[in-house]
Amino acid sequence: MLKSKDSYHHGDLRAALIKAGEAVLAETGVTGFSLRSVAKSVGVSHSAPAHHFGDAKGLLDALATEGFRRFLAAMQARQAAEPSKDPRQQLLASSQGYLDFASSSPALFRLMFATDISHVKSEELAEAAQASFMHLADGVARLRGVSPFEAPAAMTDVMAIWSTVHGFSELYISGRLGPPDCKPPVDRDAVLKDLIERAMA
Amino acid sequence: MLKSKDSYHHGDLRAALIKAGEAVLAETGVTGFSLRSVAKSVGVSHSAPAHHFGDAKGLLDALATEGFRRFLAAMQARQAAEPSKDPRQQLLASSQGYLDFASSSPALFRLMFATDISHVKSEELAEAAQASFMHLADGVARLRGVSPFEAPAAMTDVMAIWSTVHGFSELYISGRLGPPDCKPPVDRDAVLKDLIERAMA
DNA sequence: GGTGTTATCTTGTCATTGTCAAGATGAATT
DNA sequence: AATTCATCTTGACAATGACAAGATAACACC
Repeated sequence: MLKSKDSYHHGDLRAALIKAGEAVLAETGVTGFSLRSVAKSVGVSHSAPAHHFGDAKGLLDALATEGFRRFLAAMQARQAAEPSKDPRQQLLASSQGYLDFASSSPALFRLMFATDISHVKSEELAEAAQASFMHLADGVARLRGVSPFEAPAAMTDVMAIWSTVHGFSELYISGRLGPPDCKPPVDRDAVLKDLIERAMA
Repeated sequence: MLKSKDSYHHGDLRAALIKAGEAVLAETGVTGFSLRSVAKSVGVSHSAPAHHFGDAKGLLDALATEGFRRFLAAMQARQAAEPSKDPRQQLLASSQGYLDFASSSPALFRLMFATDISHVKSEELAEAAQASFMHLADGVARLRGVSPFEAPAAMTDVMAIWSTVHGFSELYISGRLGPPDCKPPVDRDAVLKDLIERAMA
């Protein structure tokens, strides 16, 4: 199925564009992102992406969707690596996976959370984002023994943990934690652990 | 000093461009933002902004700088309106001012925190951002009776409160708190109060 | 195997944009 | 009044997003 790059049909252009798009995004940020530069880096014509993604927003939506899937996977990976099955430890592991993803793919992370979710047109993107939220809600449900959708107090727990880990991740990848001459926390996981424990209290 | 709009010299073009730029930013977001559209909405030629701001990044930096000043003012205004001078209540008031600003100017708020602070070239912008951080650090210093720059535990408090209020603000303006069919918290200040109290614990 | 159909990709074009260069206007200074 | 300088305009160019039309190859069907 995969064709050589010099053939007329690429064979897996959609995946190649997403991969190249992520690289461009990481290098230049969303401001320097252009469909043509992505197309060029893959070696196809300037309007080849249109067939797969429609317009620029379509490719960015696809990138964000892929991002949310890897984001969820990062949280699950940290959970799986956590030996303790205690809900508190598992929730903490999820948070650390959250931060793992943000710090390893900051530009993608910013893209994923850059827009009002109610303005998102892509059904796939909305579902991928929703799945991430559900993962966190599940963690709180295990911690409190009740669904956040039925118990307002548990929903407050969700908002507390979600806000804390999200805010910390945003500020961490922006280098805003602490004065400018101060390096970011040496052990970010330890600081995050402290913060999440407060949020769970 | 102020000239009529039909004269050759605008008279206060810099301020007018910032005001119009903020309107364009609020309507279209940073993706739809263009120097020419801002210039057109003010009624000047397409390259008039260049003299005041250099390039597009220059105008966005100026907008972010202005944003940080109003951001700090919003926190101080809430503090002044808080009758109690208890450090806890004052810190809570600051946080609510933080959220006030984010929810009233979401596009500007996103712009202000969109980039890594270490990549910021504008000295004015860096200082304005730093002043906001110092305001929060001062609040924690009053709460703990010790400067966060001397006591690591107090710096952790700063990070906890900062992360919580920032994350809540980001998620709130993105409509991400709760499932899609669920309205944002009716009383956002009450929820934020709960969250900040956890962070201060 | 042959043929029509469809998906995929290319080329060409146009309006918009950011940036630069050169010039016009008017205010400030002397 | 003359000069200097800040401010704004006009014009140009390359890059970009978007669209239309065409070229190529995979595929379905007979």
